[in-house]
Amino acid sequence: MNVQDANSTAELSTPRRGKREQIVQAAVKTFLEHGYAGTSMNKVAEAAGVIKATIYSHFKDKQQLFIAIIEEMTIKKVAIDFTNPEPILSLEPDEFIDVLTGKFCVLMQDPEYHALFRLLVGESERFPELAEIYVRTVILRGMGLASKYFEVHKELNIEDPQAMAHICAGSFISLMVWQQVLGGKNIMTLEVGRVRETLKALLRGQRQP
Amino acid sequence: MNVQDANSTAELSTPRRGKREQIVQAAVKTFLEHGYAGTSMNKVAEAAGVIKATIYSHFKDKQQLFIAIIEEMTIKKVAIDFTNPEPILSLEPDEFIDVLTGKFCVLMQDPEYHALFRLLVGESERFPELAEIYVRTVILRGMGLASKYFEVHKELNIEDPQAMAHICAGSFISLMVWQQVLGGKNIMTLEVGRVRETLKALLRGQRQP
DNA sequence: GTCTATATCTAGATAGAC
DNA sequence: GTCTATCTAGATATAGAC
Repeated sequence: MNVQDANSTAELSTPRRGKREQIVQAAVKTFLEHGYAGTSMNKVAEAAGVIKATIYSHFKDKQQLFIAIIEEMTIKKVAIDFTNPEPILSLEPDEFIDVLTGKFCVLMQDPEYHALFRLLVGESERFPELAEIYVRTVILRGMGLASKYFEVHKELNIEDPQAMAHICAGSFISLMVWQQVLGGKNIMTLEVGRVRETLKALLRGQRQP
Repeated sequence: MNVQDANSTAELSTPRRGKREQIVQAAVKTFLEHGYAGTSMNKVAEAAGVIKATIYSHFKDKQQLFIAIIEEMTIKKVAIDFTNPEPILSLEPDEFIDVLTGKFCVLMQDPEYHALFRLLVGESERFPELAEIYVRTVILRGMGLASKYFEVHKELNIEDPQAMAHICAGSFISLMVWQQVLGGKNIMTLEVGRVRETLKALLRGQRQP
C-alpha cells in the first residue's frame, strides 16, 4: 500500500523531503490553526500523512514538538522582516516613516504572522521561553533599529529615542492587533496611512531648523 | 452529607451564593489559567465544588459556559476602567496625558486583565464574537474618549484626532503586551513614565501659541 | 525509522434516581 | 437542581515486528 518507500527518486504527492519535514509542516499548520491544547498528535499525524508513532520517533513529546516548531517559525519570520539592513539611518524623517510603514504593511497582510501572534500571546504563560524569544528577536530588534535612527538624528530633538521608537512601533503593531489579530477591521476603520501621516506630523513638530 | 442545603442562612466555607455563582467563579479562574481547550469540565467542576452534571444543568455545553464567562468579564473590566467620566475634555494637554497614563497603569498592574487579554487574543479566531466585544467595548470606547479630546483642543493642531488617539492608546497598550502579557519586563526595560513624557513632548511640538 | 496494535486515561456529555 | 453512574470518543504515549 505504501508505494513511496525508502529511497524512491521521483515525483510524489508529498515529495521526497523526508518524514521529518512533513511532520514539521503539518505541525505548523495544525498548531497555528487550533492552538496548543486544541491540537492532537492524531491531527498532526493525519495532516502529515504519517502514523502517530513516527512523530514520537522524531520528537520526544507534544511539548517538544510545539517548542521546536514555534521557535523555528518565530526566528524565520524575523529573518524575512529584518534582512536587507538598508542604509536606513541616512533617510529623511518622512522617508524613514515610510520605510517603517512599508515593513509593517508586510506583517499586516500576513495571516500566518497573525496566527503566530495569537499563539504566542495565548500560550505565553505556559511557554514563557517562546514569548521571550519573540520579544527579543522581533520587538527589541525592530525597536533597536528605530531607536538608533532617533538617536542619530539630533535635528529631530527627540529626548528619549527609545521611547519614541516604542511609540512608532506600538502604534503600528497595535493597529495590526485590533484589525487583523482580533479581527476588528470592520468596526475599527483606521487606515495605516493615517497613522503614518500623523507620526510624520509629530516628528515635524519636534524639528528645530 | 450536604449540610448547606436550600435556604440555610449562615456562614459556610463557600457561602450562600448558589451553585451557579460557584460555577461561574471557578470557570473564570480555570479558563483564565488554562485556556479554552486546556480547561476540562472536570477541572471546573472540581474547582467549583460541584459535580459535573450540575454545570450542564446551568449551561448548555462548554462553549456556552465559556462565552458567558468571558463576555461578562470583558464588560465588567470596562465598567471599572471607564466609569467616572470626569471632565477630561477641560484638562490641559499634560494633565490629559497624565490621566491617560493613570488609567493605563491600572491595567498594567492587573494580572487578571493580562490573562483575559491572552485568552481573547489566543481564541480570537475560534471565538470572533468575543474578540469583537473586546474591541468594541474596550478599544473603541477608550480611543473615542481620547479622540474627542484632540478634536476639541484645536490649539494642539492635530489634523487627525482619531489617528492621534490611536497612537497614544497603542503606545501604552503595546507596552503592557510586551512587558506583562508576554512577560518581557526584564528584557525590555522601558518605564511607562518615559512614554508618557515623550507623548507630552510630541504634543507640545504640535502646539501653536 | 516506520508501521500495527494497544495500553491507559481523560475528555464531553447524558440517563435516571431523588 | 443535584447527585451517581456510565457511555463513547478521542487523547498521549509506547511495545514490538519489520
